[in-house]
Amino acid sequence: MKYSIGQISEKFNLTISQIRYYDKEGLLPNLKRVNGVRKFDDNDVETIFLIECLKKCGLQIKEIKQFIEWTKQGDNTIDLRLEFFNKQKQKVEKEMQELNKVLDMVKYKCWYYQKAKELNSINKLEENKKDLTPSSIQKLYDKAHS
Amino acid sequence: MKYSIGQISEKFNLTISQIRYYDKEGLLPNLKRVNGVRKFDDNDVETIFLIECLKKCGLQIKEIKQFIEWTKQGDNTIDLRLEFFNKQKQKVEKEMQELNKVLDMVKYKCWYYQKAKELNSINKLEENKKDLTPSSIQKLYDKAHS
DNA sequence: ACTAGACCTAAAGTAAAGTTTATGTTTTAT
DNA sequence: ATAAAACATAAACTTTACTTTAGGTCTAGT
Repeated sequence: MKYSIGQISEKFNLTISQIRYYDKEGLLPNLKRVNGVRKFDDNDVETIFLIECLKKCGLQIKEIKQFIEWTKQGDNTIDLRLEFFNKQKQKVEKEMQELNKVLDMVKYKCWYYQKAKELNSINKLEENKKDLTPSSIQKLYDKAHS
Repeated sequence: MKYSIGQISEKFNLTISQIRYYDKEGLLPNLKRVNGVRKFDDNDVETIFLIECLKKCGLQIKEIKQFIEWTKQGDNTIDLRLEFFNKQKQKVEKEMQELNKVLDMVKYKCWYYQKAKELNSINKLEENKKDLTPSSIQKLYDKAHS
């Protein structure tokens, strides 16, 4: 199955110029063309999926390009690629821990402003904060700051 | 307790120029100065903690500034601020789901290159992929693509 | 009193990741 | 055959979040 750049754009929710930019940066090394027009096959689709994945890992385009270069170089870069993904795994796991703390803080703030809304006053909340804060909510705050 | 910009820089692992930039952008509205030199109190520290938190939520500086403006305007923005944090909560929860998928993909790739390393060949792995892939690993791949 | 180190500002510069623009070609539907 | 829609390129432009630079001022220790 072959796709046009417009179809890929819809499939992945990327702009057409983004896809052209990735191509220009060398992230789609096997992309074929017919009369100058890009034709994406399932392999290219999988590559774009991987690019999206690595972007969500927080990698820069040039770092993704480095990985793509390794795939082009064949079996003698297998070790590098394994190491690369082991590192990403660690990074993402750490990132998720971090996001969990952020979420605790956000949940605390949701409680805080909900309570402020009920009291119709930040001051009243602040004055009686100790009494008004359930320990389950205090825990969120403490975890976020740990 | 009062802190210098250098101490804050260390505490939060931010560069001094980053902190000055946040101040310039209006993110630290209550920051005091003595002879032009910034002095951070516990309130400012908590604000910086919040800024860091909101940056990790994926917010831009100007969006964070908007929130800070609301805090300056007092009780009549409580509703806006509650809505703001409820939205952040949704966003972060969605982001964590997304990251979970990313992690599944990364774990799959770790397995993939570990196996390729054992076989010393991407081709051999690809040829016998169906037989070589345990269902637990296949699940990771499928979940990542779902 | 002096000096090193920490602090200050304003303005210019930078990197990343695209977007926009201007112009031209290809494809598709009638 | 033609016209609209989709595609192409190169080059300039944009945004965000800083960093760097240049030239001063403040503070702390001797």
